[in-house]
Amino acid sequence: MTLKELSDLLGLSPTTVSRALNGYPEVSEATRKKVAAAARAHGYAPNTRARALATGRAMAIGHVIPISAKHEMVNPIFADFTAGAGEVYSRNGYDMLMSVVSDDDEEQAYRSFATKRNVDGLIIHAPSLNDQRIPFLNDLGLPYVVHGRSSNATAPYAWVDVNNTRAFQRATELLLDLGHRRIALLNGLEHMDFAARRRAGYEAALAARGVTPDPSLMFSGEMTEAQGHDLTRTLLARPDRPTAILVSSMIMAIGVRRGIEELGLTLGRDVSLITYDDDLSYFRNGSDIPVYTATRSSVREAGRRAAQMLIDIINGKDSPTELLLEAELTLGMSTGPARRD
Amino acid sequence: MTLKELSDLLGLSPTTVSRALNGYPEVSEATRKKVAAAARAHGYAPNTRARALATGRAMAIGHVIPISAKHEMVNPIFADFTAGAGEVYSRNGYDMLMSVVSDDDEEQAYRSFATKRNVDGLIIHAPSLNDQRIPFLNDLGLPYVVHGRSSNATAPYAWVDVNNTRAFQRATELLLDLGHRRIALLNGLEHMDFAARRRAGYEAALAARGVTPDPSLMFSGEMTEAQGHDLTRTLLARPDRPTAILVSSMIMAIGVRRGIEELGLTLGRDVSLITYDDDLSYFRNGSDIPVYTATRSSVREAGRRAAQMLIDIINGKDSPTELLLEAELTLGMSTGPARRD
DNA sequence: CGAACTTCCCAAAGCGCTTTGAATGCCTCA
DNA sequence: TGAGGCATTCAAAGCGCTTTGGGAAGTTCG
Repeated sequence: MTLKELSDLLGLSPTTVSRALNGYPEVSEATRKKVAAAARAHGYAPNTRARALATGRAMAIGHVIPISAKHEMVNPIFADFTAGAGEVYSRNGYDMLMSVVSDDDEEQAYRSFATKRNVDGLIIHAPSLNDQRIPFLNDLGLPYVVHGRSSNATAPYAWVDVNNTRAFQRATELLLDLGHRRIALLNGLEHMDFAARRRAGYEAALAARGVTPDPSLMFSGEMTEAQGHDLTRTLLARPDRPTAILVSSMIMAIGVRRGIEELGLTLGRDVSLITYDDDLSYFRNGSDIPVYTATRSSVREAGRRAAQMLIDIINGKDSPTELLLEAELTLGMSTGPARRD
Repeated sequence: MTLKELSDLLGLSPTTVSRALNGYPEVSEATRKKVAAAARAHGYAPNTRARALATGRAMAIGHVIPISAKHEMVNPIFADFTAGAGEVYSRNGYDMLMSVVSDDDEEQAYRSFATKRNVDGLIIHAPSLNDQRIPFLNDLGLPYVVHGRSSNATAPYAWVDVNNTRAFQRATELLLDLGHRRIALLNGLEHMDFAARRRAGYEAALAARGVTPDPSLMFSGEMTEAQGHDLTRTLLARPDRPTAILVSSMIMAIGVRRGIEELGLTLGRDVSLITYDDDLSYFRNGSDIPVYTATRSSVREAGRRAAQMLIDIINGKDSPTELLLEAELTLGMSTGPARRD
């Protein structure tokens, strides 16, 4: 069913039918009602491609999903972020266009979005400290919102981020309050902006209490369960082993727990653990009492906010283009006072 | 840069330029070279929307991501499936259009894909035993491939699935071989086709050995970590507690492990566990020796195969439209002989 | 040498929609 | 009564591409 067919059926011109459906005022109420009824009856919906061509707007947002070429790893938080963003998109009539790309050809993917003109805007994931995509996209002239920040960026850009520094600072402070002094940090890859900020928060908290950060207690890498496990085993085998561990992801924390328990130790008593928790829908941190003490911020909510911000930008609204969300620190069963050895 | 601009630049007609770029034979090699060079130099790429309108093909595949309305849960395997499918799409010039939808309005989402004509085909996730989407889509006339099967479907349809029955049958047999008789099953929601098949495999294996399936040992629900933990605690509190547990997802298995260890028991010694493992990129089952004994099948590979099948269907190739993948049973550290109590 | 092909290129139509500019009919008011 | 205004509607152009149907050269061959 095309517009032409529908208008023939109604004995009206395509112009009038189009206007009736799109809510233009130059159409009588009676006609509008008739048109709307006929459209519903025949299940008419405008062909997106034709409309996009005519209006110059694709009504779609692009997401580029980079896959770590080395580890073939998909970012696990991506599904929940997507779900949040997707809610907002469908509420606003936008589609979501996804492009899966090995992280080497990421720039190519953006360029292709721009030249093929099949999206009205982009969401950028996982920015690094000095992310080249930002100047690149500023040149490209396609609106975008970054999920996260890029500390060394010089030009302004729109972003939604969590206060990673503060989250890790508070978590470290809590551990210090509990008497811990040897606190390990299992962080994400440090060229990632969020990881750098988390370490900064951790170091700031230590420094504020006069504890010198010990580089041999800090690690950064892919945030997998296996990695968490292996590092924990290594750490706990040391004579001067840490009494507490700060972890950058729930999935890694699960590996840490496994490592601890393999040694017959008890989480929260022998070793304390605080993890960052993205509040993933398939990995909720316990029901009543959280399993893990955690700094939590919903990545799904971040998805919603980023999507809304991008749509606002596309529509020329001048709402704020920077949004810093605070993570909450929830007390669970994985922390306790430092034990005297 | 439009085709018109490029052709003016070259002193050629849009027709010729279009043909040169699309590999039609009615164009001299010399011209083709010139055109290709100019296109590259000016970063020209055809406007997707215009091309789609002209050719009647959207060059995009739709995925509908249903979100469990009750639990606000995103299927965790979805990200990896997507990654696999996405690889194949980009290799073939297709985009992936994603629609996030609460599971009540899912049908509406398909209908809208069909009438708006912005995709050439669909991938259907998580079919139930008697999935209404199949007859619905057969009427709609949009090609689709189901990830999974729907046992009660009457009409034929294209699918890629894992042999869930056989996987769980083999896993159960292994546990029986190890001397286990009281084997619990923590399954997914049983209106889901995969869950029903897994239970069938489990029951068949028991029956073959003369063990009567005990309904009080079978559970079905959302496959979360918390659920795995809670059910395990309940199970192990029973006087006639099971000596082995069969679990439908890695994430649930992690909760099971937590439950076991909280009770001071040891996984693989006091209680055996076999889990289904979708080989998620962010949750690899150990590095050398797998942590869990598992029936494993890569959901990412399933994504690749489903995508390829769909593209073949769209292009009218008559390649097979049913694909049953076998899961491998890998021995890990979570199984051992049943202990005499 | 001229007919019959080839080879290479182009003009124009058309995909299904939106939007501009104009036309029609009716009403109001001096 | 006729100019001007308003409410409705429509014809046609245009979005950027592909594709059909020629057409003008250049080749081949009897």
